Amino acid sequence: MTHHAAQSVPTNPLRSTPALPALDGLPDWPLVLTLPATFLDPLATLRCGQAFCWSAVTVGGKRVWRGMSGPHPFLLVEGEKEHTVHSPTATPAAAARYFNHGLDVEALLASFPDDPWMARALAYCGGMRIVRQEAWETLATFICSAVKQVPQIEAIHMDLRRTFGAEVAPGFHAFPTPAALAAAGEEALRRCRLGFRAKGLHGTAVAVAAGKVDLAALEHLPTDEARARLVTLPGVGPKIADCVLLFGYGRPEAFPIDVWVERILRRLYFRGKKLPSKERLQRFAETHFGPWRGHAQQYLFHWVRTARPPEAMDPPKKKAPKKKSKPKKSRLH
DNA sequence: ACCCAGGACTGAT
DNA sequence: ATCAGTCATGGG
Repeated sequence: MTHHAAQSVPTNPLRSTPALPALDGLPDWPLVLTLPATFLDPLATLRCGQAFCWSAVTVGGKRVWRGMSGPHPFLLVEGEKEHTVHSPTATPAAAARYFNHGLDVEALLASFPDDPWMARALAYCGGMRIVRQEAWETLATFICSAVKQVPQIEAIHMDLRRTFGAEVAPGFHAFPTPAALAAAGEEALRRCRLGFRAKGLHGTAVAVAAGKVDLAALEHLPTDEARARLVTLPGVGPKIADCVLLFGYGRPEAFPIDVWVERILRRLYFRGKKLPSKERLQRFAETHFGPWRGHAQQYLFHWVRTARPPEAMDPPKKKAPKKKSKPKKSRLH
């Protein structure tokens, strides 16, 4: 499986396609990056539950994605052979960094185990790439992700942008700074459907704004030490810390275990056996999936969550032995 | 009405 | 070290 899996971008009808509102014209922004279609599958990459600021529109029959990386607005125009990325402010280097351009895909695939589930996942979404997001935005967004579905995380994320973020271009709101969310107050955050997550988001915004955790400094720390710092923040546990390390700090060895990944491990890799503790699962992931296990995790996650292969799904829940199942047989003997 | 969702936290064994 | 309860909200 070490080849050809990611060379062709699969089109799978089972994947949900985002709504495509029509758009009259595009901003005339400079071209900053060209990506081969064999390298990047925009739908898989931007809808796989790693980034939440991207939306698709159609312009002249073309699918165009709009989103941001840090302070930079972006448009990604899909093409048959290549996609083009445009931005009014971003440098080519910034765009390339975000889209992980230059990633050695051959080496990535060669590092993966030759197991049937990885093959299935790569056949399904081999063109998915893990993008490099800004650390604070990633941290804040994944605090909001706890026990929420991907579309709801997107809604919350965009709500935070529109409500508290600066509009840097028409219709493009930057993600609010730690100071902005700290100043907003927990109650104002709670009004964006955050529920119990508002406390953690606000507490973390206050802590980061006060410099109690220096997010920029984590860039230079070993992954384990950076994780130890992240989990000191309110609302941040092991899973969210691993998401931040993987998506916001470019650590491919971070392996987030959420309910889907746990289900994948239980159903596909430990079938019939007792599922080890999270700690031991991390060690299994290290030995089985290798140094790029975070990427492997994301292929498996996106494949199973969107395609829902029956082998990976839990059997339909057994009806609770409700004693009241039937009117019973009519009494009288 | 019930179950689930890219969990974290608390207080019991 | 594990384990249930709890925390809000929206969708199926």
